[in-house]
Amino acid sequence: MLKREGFTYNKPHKKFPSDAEIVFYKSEKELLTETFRLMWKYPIIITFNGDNFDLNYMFHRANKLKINRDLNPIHVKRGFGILSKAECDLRKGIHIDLFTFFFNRSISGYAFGGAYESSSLNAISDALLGKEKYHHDEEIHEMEYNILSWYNLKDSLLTLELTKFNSSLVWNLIILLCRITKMPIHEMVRRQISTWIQNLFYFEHRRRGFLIPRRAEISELKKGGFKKSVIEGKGFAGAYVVPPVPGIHYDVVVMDFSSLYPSIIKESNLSYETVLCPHPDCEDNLLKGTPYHTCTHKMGIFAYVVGFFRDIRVKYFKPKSGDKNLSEKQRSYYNTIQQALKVFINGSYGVFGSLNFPLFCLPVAESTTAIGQYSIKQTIKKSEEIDVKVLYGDTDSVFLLNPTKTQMQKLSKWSKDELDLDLEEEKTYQFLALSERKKNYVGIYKDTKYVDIKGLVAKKKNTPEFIKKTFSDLLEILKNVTNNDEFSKAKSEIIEIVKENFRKIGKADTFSLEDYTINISMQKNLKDYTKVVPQHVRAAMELKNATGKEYQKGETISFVKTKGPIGAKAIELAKLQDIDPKKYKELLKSALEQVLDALGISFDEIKGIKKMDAFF
DNA sequence: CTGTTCCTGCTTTAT
DNA sequence: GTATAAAGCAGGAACAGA
Repeated sequence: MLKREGFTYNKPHKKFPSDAEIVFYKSEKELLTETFRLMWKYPIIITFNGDNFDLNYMFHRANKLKINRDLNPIHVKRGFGILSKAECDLRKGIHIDLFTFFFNRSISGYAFGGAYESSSLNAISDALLGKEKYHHDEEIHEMEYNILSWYNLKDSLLTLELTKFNSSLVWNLIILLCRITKMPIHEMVRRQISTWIQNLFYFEHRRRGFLIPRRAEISELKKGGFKKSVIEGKGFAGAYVVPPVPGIHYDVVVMDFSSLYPSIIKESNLSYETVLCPHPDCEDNLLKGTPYHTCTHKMGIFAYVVGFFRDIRVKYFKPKSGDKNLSEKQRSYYNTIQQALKVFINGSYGVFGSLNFPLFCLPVAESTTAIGQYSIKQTIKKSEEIDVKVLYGDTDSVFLLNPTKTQMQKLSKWSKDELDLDLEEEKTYQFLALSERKKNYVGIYKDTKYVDIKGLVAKKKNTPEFIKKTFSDLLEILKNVTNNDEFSKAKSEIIEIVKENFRKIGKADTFSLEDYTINISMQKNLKDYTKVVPQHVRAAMELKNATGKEYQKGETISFVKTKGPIGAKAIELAKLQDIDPKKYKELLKSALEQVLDALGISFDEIKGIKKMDAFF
């Protein structure tokens, strides 16, 4: 039994480490002073809380509690106040906010392959460590102190472990990215990929003794704009999507160009200074699919850096990462380097195509995608010449109907010779259902039987769970289909499932409130919806009026569709009887139509359609 | 007045 | 504050026919 300053403390939480000790301080001031003492002592402080919240808060409280300024290890650079996102760092030592690092889209997407869905400590720990935060049912302010201290300690342990796991992968990655970008840790972890690449390129200019051009100097000299984007308001035309051949297909091989855009940038010598260069003798060196030419005298700085990164990754670091002669630790380190390089290789096109990038050059961005379009279109042409049917393709891929090994080799060789691009076999579908819709299909891998769903409504996170369930039931049946006979058999089972689920909507003891829940994120704050107010925003507004809880930009609101003028109700307020069955039947119908379309089943074909119509 | 078509805004995905 | 292409829903304006 521990006793301190009026708190009775029965026993440490059962998971509390035996060598750890809980210390109670007399006051917040005493606690903060002790925390500051420790912060001065350690060279690196790692936290997990966005917007420097921890440092901001401590700085703010220290002022309030009149702690001697000399004792405060925190330096606030810009802004003041805990809600103002003031920028903080340490007067001595380095502060790393892991949240900002993991939240970075390039880190989550390229370095961790989208392993975690949200950037919360719980989601990331779960995905990368297989561990979760301490689960609690009670509110934090209601927790007993022994539980609360374990909760806090567990958070700290997870944060530390996130930097140490897998031979310190994250820590190594941070140091590598700093070395590549020539940025200090504090800056690097807080900036996005555009700043990383900008800094890297400025360094390369200085190293060569080049003047760094101003944005206007590039844009005035090289105007571009030869082809408009198909979407209004976009800066330039993007990729080509092959119109799909609707229907059921068996044994479909997908071949794709490995890192298409970086390869194009390197092979076509694309850079702001080489595209539309002033040399008269370069004017004949036209870029395929564009009205532009590129330089034959010098290698462009974009092409050089992107090409160099791509080459050392593919030819040196990737093979090293799998070299059995090296120790586990060495391989893992090479793998980290390889992943760090991937961040820059994959991010380069997006940055070069961004109007905000200081070295933005429209003809470079256009050429990258136009050469991509040219490449995929030529590949389709070539495939047809050697009698391989192309069923679909998107940006850098072609879906080939049952090609022979020889045909595939022929196509690969042709691509290398004619386009300077590596076209490789990626995967084979034993079964592929295409509809008329682009970016929408269901395929089943030949080897692993993995069901690959792309684009379908049933996969989207804003689709209610009961529709997803109906869908997965349907897919279970499709899994074993390898030919048309089996398909006809599957068809009647599918029709049964569809009918069954329609009957269940709105009936008692079938689906729960959670099954009907729709999750939609708010891309703006409530007050910024001025043109139209979508249903999820109306639900959020109603919730704010009723309970005071306000959803912020970027947060996801959960609601159900209801009868009445608002048409939606936040899950916090909703009851099962509030739902509008009619709307949900329409949702299920349109979601299923997408896949039934591809399977060649029309909705009328489903027996009892007359009966179902009665529900509408 | 009523039902349909078209357009715009918004969200989410594919690459 | 890395890109464009494309889908689909919701809601309202425009339109057609009574």
